[in-house]
Amino acid sequence: MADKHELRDKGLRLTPQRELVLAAVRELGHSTPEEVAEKVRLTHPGINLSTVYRNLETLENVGLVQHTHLGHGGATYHAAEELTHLHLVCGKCEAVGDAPLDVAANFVNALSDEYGFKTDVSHFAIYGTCSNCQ
Amino acid sequence: MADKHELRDKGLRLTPQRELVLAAVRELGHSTPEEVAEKVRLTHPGINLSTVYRNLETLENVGLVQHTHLGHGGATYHAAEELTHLHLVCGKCEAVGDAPLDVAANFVNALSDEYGFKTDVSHFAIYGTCSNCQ
DNA sequence: ATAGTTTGTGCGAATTCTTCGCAACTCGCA
DNA sequence: TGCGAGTTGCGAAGAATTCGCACAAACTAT
Repeated sequence: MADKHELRDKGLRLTPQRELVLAAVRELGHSTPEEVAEKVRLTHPGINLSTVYRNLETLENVGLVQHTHLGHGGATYHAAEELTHLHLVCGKCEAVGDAPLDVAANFVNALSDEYGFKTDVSHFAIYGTCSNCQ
Repeated sequence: MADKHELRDKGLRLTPQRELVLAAVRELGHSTPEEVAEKVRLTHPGINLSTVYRNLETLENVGLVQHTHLGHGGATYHAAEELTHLHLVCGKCEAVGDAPLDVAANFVNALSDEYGFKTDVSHFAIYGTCSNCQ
């Protein structure tokens, strides 16, 4: 398990719970802490929701996981490797679509050049109305 | 008070509380429900937080107010007239900067043309790192 | 392998933010 | 002026997330 280094290098331990949380995030794609907990409980029923929250935070600090705000309030998590697209959230049907990051390349560059602002387009969703709902 | 029509046309009333909430949102720029309540209480101490929440929602339905997700979870509100910029949120210093909507024009058009997705860029913040924090 | 140290886990309670239920109230129209 | 529907206040109910603590378990150095 290569992830072990990321953790151990910072004095953190690779516990079964932590492995399960990471595995769940990788399998689920976007998912809320609640969904991660549910997934993990399929094979390890005793895991506590607090533990999931704590591990998501820990894994995020280590850089194995990241979170995105899709709206409504709560954050959703996904594996860091998968962060190759931006999220298009439809305000009507609530669907979350994907689009490649390079659609935003010009936009990102403009903000960088004109305002010195380094944008992470995938951290927040892009809100609007999808093609099906217009 | 011209706002009266927007409300009355939908069978809604212009109560003192509602006027105060709207006035507060207009004066404050971006603000959380809590901040709106605080502002309103300066002149009308008895107003209830629930009332603020309900009125923000009502005013939003009528189109006088809109909300934006700046991150952390809660929404922030501002007058509809002021929605002429997008929000640049710095992940380090938490500062919220503004940029004119047209910086995003190409991006918005690209999403529209390529994905049929009609974007409202100002609904979600644009996340990144501001020039001061790099 | 084993003991010891330190981090992690489970559990329940505490917080924070937002929504609800309901009785009393009042805005707007006749 | 009076009626009826939309509103308000208040307290309670919810949902989501965080905390405190005692116990358990992972890694390190024997």
